[in-house]
Amino acid sequence: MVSIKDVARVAGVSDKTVSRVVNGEPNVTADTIEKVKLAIADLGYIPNLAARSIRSNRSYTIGIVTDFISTTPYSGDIVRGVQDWASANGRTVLLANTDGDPVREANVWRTFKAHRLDGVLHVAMYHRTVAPAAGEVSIPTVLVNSHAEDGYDYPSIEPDDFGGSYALTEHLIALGHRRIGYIRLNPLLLGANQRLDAFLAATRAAGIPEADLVIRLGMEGPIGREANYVYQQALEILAVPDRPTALVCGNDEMALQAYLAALSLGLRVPDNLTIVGFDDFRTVSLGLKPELTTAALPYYELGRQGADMLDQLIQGKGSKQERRVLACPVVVRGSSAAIR
Amino acid sequence: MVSIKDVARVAGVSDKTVSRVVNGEPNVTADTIEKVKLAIADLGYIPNLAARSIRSNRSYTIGIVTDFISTTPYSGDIVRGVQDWASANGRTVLLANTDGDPVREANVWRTFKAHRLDGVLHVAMYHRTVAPAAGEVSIPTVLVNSHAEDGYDYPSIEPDDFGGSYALTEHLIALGHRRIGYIRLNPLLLGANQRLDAFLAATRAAGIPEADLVIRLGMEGPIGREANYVYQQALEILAVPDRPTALVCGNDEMALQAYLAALSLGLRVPDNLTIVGFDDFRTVSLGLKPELTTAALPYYELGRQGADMLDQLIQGKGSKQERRVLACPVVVRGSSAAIR
DNA sequence: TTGTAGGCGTTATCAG
DNA sequence: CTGATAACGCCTACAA
Repeated sequence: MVSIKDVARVAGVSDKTVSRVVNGEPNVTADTIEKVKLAIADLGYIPNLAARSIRSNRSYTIGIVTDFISTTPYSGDIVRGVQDWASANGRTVLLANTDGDPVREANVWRTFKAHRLDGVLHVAMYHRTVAPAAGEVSIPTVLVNSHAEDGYDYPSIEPDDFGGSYALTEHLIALGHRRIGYIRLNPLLLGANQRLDAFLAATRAAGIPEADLVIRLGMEGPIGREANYVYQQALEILAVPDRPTALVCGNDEMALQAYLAALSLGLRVPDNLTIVGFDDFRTVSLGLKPELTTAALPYYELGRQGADMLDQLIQGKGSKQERRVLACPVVVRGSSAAIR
Repeated sequence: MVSIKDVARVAGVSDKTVSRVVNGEPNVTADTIEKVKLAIADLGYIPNLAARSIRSNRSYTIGIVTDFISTTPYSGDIVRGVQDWASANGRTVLLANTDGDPVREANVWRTFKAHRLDGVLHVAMYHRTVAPAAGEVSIPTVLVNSHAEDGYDYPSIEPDDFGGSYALTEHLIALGHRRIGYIRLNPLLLGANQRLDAFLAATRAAGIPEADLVIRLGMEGPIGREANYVYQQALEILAVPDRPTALVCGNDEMALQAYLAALSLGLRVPDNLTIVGFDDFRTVSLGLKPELTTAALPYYELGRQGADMLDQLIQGKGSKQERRVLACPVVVRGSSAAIR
């Protein structure tokens, strides 16, 4: 590999001068810069970041730890957000996955320290509280899609499930719906409860009696291996004479099953039934016909802004108490319509 | 940060001896090892990989370059496969994304070289041929989910779209279907053509006249921004009296739309219509009711075995000519049934 | 404006 | 079996 010394020799200057040019330091003649740049181009010199890292104690690399990458289909969006930030700010991204296994998680932190990473984004693939391996973490860390359990002190960034669900429910109410069905996500998910709470709060605020609501559990059991009752529940909710005119699903994947159930009962969306989801998971929300009204999880922004928060933290500017919450805007598409 | 010297001092040995212990080199007394390990644990010493990398010219880190991460929902599986390999083999994974932009791609290679990566997995998020930036690539590279264009010399690993589609078609034929509809993927995708070719080959081999087949284009236009006609096409194919008894979809997402079209016409799957997809994209294939018969893309294995091939290459064992192809096994679920 | 000396944390080499 | 010394590529500090 060509090193700074090779460049120095070819350019006829000292290695320190090359270093100056490479790092854009002042006090070098335009002439010298020219010579050096020529030599660099000639030799195809690329600075060795490892060497730089030893001296400066900074790696210009940040890590992403995920628990269940790819199990959640949108996970990629968070990662992409981080990458776009990194690529725009001259950082590199190291990726590690724990599969939710504490042993692997410990190893990941070891590796990250061995690489002397500047900071770490701890990304939860479903919205929840976390307690990163206590003593382990001596690297600046930001929690993404989660917030710290009580007693832990990490800045975090997460989606506003409550706000999104509230707005979505208001949308339905504005369309005239009062008899509304609701299929819940796995209660183990933080978002599941926030979404249901918001739904209840919004209907209550609109004066809709609880008796007009049909609330069912769509899935339960350990995350990733849960039992799924959504299709059956949707059939049951819809197969009665005074069925709801709108059906709210815990997320878009549930909405898919609701569509199938509704169609198989001969119902048309949105003419006979309004269906809404949550997440704006494109494969589903745009794949369904009519396309799905839903609240959009800001995954990309979670990643991008999370990286930015981390950078602040690394520079000693950020606050460990910051808890940023991003809106989940309602995206109105064809699956919701005014009641007849 | 605690360094090898601190450990040496505490253990009362030289730093080289510590190095020996850390790297499991021979010729150290059990006694000395004991002492050193104690000191390491005491101080919480973690070797600095950057320093190691300077000396040994190896980073023990591999890179993944992707073109469109997260645009394809299964992308995560490839990455997970690589990570599992890496974590089992003491390597770290650096991730970069080009968004299909040649400028960003060039930057990524620069960064990878700056990090002195041992090797790179060049992952295409849809199956195709690629020509990695010619002169740029001086790092051992394996192409994943793609193979090199003529004239380029990279080992590659990709799915057997043809074989999967052939087997899937045979499955339908074995169930007695002869009038079969087919909705094509975007012809720009390598897999699209291989899948169609296999479908045609299998039907021909079974003696099914072309007149019994209804082949339609489901989408076209630039990848990522294509026009999607699938729903409409499915409606048209199915709305005629002598409609096909089975419908083959280019992938699972298309199958989703086919389901919706079929159900809205009052058809039942699989009683009145058999539908099959391709990919085994779980969100869809397991989300549909009945669940979808499909051919499974071996994404996880693509990543895992790709990483292994790369390791061979790094060690100078692998061949640049290797083109590994992985089977796409047919997964039979409820959406396909014998003709009545 | 430029160069020299030295050191970062590690490993290779070779002597003890 | 163990240790001293040099070297990897770069940057800090200081001198010229």
